Amino acid sequence: MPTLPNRSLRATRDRILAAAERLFMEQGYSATSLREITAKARVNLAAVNYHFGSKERLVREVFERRLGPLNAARISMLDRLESAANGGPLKVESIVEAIVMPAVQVGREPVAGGAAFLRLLGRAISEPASFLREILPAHYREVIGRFKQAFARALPDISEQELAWRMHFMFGAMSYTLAGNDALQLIGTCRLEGSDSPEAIARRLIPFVAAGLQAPLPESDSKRTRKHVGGISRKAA
Amino acid sequence: MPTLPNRSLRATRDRILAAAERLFMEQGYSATSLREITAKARVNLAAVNYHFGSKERLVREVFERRLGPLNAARISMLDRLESAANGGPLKVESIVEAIVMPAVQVGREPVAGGAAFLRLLGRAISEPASFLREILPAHYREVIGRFKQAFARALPDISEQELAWRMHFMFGAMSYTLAGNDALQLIGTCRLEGSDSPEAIARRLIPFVAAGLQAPLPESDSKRTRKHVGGISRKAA
DNA sequence: GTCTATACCACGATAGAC
DNA sequence: GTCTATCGTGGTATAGAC
Repeated sequence: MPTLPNRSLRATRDRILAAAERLFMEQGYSATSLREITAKARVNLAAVNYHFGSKERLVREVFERRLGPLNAARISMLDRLESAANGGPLKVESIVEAIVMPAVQVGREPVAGGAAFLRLLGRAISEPASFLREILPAHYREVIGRFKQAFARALPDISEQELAWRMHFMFGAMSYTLAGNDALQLIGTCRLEGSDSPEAIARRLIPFVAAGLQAPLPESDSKRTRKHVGGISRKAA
Repeated sequence: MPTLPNRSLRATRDRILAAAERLFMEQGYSATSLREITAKARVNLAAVNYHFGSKERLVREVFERRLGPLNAARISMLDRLESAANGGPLKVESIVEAIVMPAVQVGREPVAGGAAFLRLLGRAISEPASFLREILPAHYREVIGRFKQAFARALPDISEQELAWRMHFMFGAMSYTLAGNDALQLIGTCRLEGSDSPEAIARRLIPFVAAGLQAPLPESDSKRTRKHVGGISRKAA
């Protein structure tokens, strides 16, 4: 840190971050202009380039500022579960909780970024901007590794590849839920949005995902045909 | 339709559609310029405005051209299942199949739009562009209604609101899978992309979703009895 | 070191010539 | 039907004020 700025100082940088977070959330990355951001933040256009260098590095910082604490909370929650279990496998549902609940917490704390960041995060995952697809995996790597390990112990009959896919589906359901609510009211008959608190949604999401992770295996998972499908046999095409 | 064009005629319109579909898929809507589209289609910049009126109406047509047939196939597959069941409830897994498999088929036929449209569709659902959030529900309304009814009969113990949320999660897992593969290789340890055919992925996805839909209900589906947060403490068995 | 004014080129869109 | 000229706006770069 160099010399302190004299007056309205740090405010500029943070105001830009806050305005960008909100506008990216509302409109997406490409559709949001720096002019909008700087107008909302009430700073000069060139301030973005001075403080961040480019629009790309700005959005980068928007994510890094929030994702670190969120994923740290997830890992520490998993740590507590594992030490409480004394080396034994965890309940699948508990592991899922350790992924979902910290996000719910972030959504509740306005000072921590609030719902804006969650929706931004949910949307970012399907945004085609290349640097996002580069930046997010870097931040998620550790979390994924830890949780994959936990799931593997909790679900010993599932091959590594099948588990990878199921975690993929899990992230899909989660991201869509975070991003969504207003994204599509496809299911229209009930008003989904607003009618449920984030906690209530999480309480619906967690059993869904946990059941999916524990689903009976498809017919043949590689070679080891554990053919004990209790459920539905597929139709011959 | 006015007078027939004399020469390379219809080609222009279709070439624009094809180029736009591909570029929107690769880069998203806002990030794709009309100049890129017209360059790839080898037509003049103004041709887009002549044939479609605006960028917005172009993307609109890109969707409408594909979504109609896809959703029609889903409904006709559901029709067949229901008439085969003679009024009885269907297996949850069969209903899910009727949603997933037509999409897999579209992905296989290059002439029907191929994988490009599927990925575009998966991404579009989380795109914040307002007209997309207006156009997609219109196309999905009928499908959603029919399938919601089928699920409701197959899952009589689940409240309407809970079902709506579970279908929401289902679409999340599906969209993410369609959009994804390359979107995030979060689960990195295994190469997900390419290692599995669309059919193989569908065979993993369907049991996951079906199990989620049939998951045991959360503690109380309506009233809530509980304490919360600060930590982990639900169900410290 | 922090911020502003301003200039630059590419983009989306359109009107009007051909 | 097609193309060119043009307008307003986007991201970015820089020069210089405090």
